[in-house]
Amino acid sequence: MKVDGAKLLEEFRRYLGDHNLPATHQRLAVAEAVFFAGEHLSAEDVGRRVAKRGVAVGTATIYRTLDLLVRAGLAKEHEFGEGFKRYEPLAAGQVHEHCICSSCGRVTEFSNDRLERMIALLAEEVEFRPDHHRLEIYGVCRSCQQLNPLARAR
Amino acid sequence: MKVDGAKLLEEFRRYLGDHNLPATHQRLAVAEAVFFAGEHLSAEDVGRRVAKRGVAVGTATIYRTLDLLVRAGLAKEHEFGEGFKRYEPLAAGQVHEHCICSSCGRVTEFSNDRLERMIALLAEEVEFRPDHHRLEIYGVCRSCQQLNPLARAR
DNA sequence: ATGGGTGCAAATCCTTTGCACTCGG
DNA sequence: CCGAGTGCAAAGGATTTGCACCCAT
Repeated sequence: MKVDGAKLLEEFRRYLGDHNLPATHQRLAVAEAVFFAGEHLSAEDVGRRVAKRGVAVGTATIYRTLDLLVRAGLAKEHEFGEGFKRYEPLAAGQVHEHCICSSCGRVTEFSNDRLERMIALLAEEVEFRPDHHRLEIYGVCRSCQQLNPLARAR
Repeated sequence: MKVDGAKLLEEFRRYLGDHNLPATHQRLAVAEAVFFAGEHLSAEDVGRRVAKRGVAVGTATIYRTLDLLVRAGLAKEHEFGEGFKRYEPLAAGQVHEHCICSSCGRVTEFSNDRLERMIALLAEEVEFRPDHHRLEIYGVCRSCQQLNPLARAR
């Protein structure tokens, strides 16, 4: 999903200011790495990306900052069944779902209002007050289908 | 989701036989614990449950057997963001989704054919061949809403 | 200055693995 | 009998935490 990295970074600065939290260069470096990433990064990915830009940030700080981004509502945490978490930048109102290729791991996204409404409705039908959800579809992506037309998921 | 534990156990025995795998009492105890559980159990839960029935099964074996159940298609693995996995018995064709209470952790289930069809359709729209999916709705369950009408998720 | 932030390394937590021993078929 | 299964304890991998030192405000 396309997001405006610069705008998110701006919002993050405002968030830090509003909460009396210092805007350290480590925090900004981590935030930038996430906001300008075109994919879902793991904590390790973030570390590599940050290091590549010349700023070495300790592992603990990376995790602490990722947490901060999530709490600030600027990033979303994902668990794609790999044994570790991934993060993606999140512009307000950008609800979307993920298709994960069981063959190559590539993630394809899509969004659909009817789907969102139906999910909310179905939850309410079992007297549940929905806040947010996570939908992951596992299967075979376009390019893997071409490589191997018979590819089966799992 | 209601499942016939006895039938699943029967299927598991058949699976073991068909694959030339010994039906050890540890395997049967773990399978029984999962199949007759009314909820989604963690590996630790399974261990406790099995121990309570008098059979002490090593941790490694519990994990190995849970894996076996999943591969046999008789149990499903879940990751509800708690940092560990949970397992539930799975009768064939019993697709259903989960609502997880952010306040008490209780899991409510539901199923809806229209939803399933729509999910498959949307995936195909982005040229993805869906195999299975995972939908988790986070929010506040019925009883937590009553305890605290203003409860917000997260 | 000064309270929170950071890095490092140790600690946790869940899960997996190596290996000698045991058992189901 | 015998190869696969099991238990134990050690190993692993991701994430968290304790603590002395450092830096934005």
